[in-house]
Amino acid sequence: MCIECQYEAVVLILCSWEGEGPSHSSRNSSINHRPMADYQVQKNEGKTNLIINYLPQNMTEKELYSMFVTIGPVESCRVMKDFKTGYSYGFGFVNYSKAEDASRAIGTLNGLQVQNKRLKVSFARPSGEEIKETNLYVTNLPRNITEQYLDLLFGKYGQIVQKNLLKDKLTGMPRGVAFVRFDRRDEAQEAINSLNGVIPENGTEPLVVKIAEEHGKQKAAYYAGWQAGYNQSRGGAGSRGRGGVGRGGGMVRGGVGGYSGIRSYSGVMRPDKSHNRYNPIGMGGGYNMYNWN
DNA sequence: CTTGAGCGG
Repeated sequence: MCIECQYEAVVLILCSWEGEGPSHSSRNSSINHRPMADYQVQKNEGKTNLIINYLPQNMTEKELYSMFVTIGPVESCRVMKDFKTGYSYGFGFVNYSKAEDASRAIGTLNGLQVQNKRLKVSFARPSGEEIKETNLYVTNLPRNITEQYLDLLFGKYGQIVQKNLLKDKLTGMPRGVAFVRFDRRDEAQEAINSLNGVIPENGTEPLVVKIAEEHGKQKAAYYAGWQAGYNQSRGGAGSRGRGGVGRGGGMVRGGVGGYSGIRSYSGVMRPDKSHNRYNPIGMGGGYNMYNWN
């Protein structure tokens, strides 16, 4: 709560905003309570900050930086990863010093093939509720579903940003399951309202349309190769069940094979190569203007 | 059986 302007929401906006300008406490009291988007437009924010999607799993912040700094000076650079395991979520942010470089980066780096991925480079938006929960999980789609039909079905409720028809891994046949990502939350919600429970023209079952769960972040630990579920509540000898690491080739570099000397720790551990012991993984720092080597 | 990844600090 702000003693000066008495507006909690505004305090959050103004004080969490990283950048130049007068500090909040030094503002005069004639401060305007504008919505954030407006505020950022005035400060030319949002024109320098990019979100990079579809990063290869192994790409580090340093690599991301060296790729994007070829366009121009980079203010900051970050790969989003699991806090404990350091496992990359496959997307990140690059904030340029100059807006012109940001747009040039989109022009030259968007779609670039890097290893097994094609980067998607676009302007990041100020984080907020409007862009959360935009990803839909759809089941009971007709078996003969096509991407075009998905567009027909969902496109009228908003801008589809990404879609993915799941197919059976063995037969390649459509599973009747899809992910549809909208640009904004209200669009996704409208699609749910209008389509959930509805039987499409060429289908027989009512569609199930809901917000996709975000459990990919829990999966990160699994795929990273640590045995995440030791269940060592009390009474000792808590290793039970299958660790289930890396079924189907999930083991990624850095994976720990069968460590069993479990003592008393909570959280995920990683090997510390220099000391040959296990340490909890710290927070990822990210690269900023004054810190890269 | 909810995809290897679309909004943090």
